[in-house]
Amino acid sequence: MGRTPCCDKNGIKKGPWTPEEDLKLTNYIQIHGPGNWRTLPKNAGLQRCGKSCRLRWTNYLRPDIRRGRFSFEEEEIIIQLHSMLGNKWSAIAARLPGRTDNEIKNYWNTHIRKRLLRSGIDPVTHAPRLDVLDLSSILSSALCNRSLLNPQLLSLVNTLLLLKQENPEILLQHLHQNQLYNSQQNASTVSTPAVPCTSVVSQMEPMQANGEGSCYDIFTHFGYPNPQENLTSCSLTNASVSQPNYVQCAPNPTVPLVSENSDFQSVQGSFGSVGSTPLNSSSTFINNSSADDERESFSSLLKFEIPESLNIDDFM
DNA sequence: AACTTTTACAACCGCATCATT
DNA sequence: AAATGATGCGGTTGTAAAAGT
Repeated sequence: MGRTPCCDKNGIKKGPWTPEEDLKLTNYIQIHGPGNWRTLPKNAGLQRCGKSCRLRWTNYLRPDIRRGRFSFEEEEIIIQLHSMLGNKWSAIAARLPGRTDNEIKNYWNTHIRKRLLRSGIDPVTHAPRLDVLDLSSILSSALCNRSLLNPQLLSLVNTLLLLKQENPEILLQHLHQNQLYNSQQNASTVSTPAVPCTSVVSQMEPMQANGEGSCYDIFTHFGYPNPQENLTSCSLTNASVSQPNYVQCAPNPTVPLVSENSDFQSVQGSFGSVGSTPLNSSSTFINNSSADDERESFSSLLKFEIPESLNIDDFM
């Protein structure tokens, strides 16, 4: 069926609102209340489309709107709700008093989404994007800098690298299954909300350095069906994890651990909390708002294990 | 200082859904 | 049941301000 335009385009002003227009709209709504958006512009003496008035009111002029920077708690809520609801901005906004869907959407697109991507997390599925990680570069960056990495992280990277070399089909299959699994989780969130991956990552924190917190945990947590079955070719042995071969170095604050654009930065964002104490107990690792870089600290990666099975020469 | 690029956010557009006739 | 109107929603765009060169 055909639709009539929401308003006559002729003589309708577009673009940013002036203070005078804001005043007219606010005054009118204070007297008559919101609603009847089609007739409101004419009655209020505005050369605007009703839709534009409604948007201006709901997104900007409404008195109960809370402006200003998003707090840690708000950001965490957004991430968790988004992992359950997807791009249902109005549903998310309904749980954040004083915030509009438009504001949350903008904040997601300009801040959170980018940070998740930078951290190697898929902002749609909230799962780690292992497919885009350059594992060799991670290892070589870490080794070149003689810094200390988390043992589980290095084991995981090593495992994935070897798996990638020895059996790339299986790795791809796992990644595909992971994507599928996460899509299904997201699709079924109405009745049984999926555990937000941010929380999942947090749950990984207490991983122990005895080999239990290795790639098995990560594959399990992120939906790989039976990792042991298909990881037999992986050379992550218990020995490589349970017999730590730490290279301990004091971090040198004057020398960056990795280069600014290194892929390693992504991994530290993804798994930075693995086996470590979170920087902020009330926040997940991606809950970094005000000082993004500040909170992307490397302080959680002060331990670094080089598995015996790893041939360092390959990365130098 | 001038120019270019990036970032942040307000606003627009088209479609979907619900309500009313 | 179909047509129409009103409103809501999510994706996208435009632009001012900030940052970088």
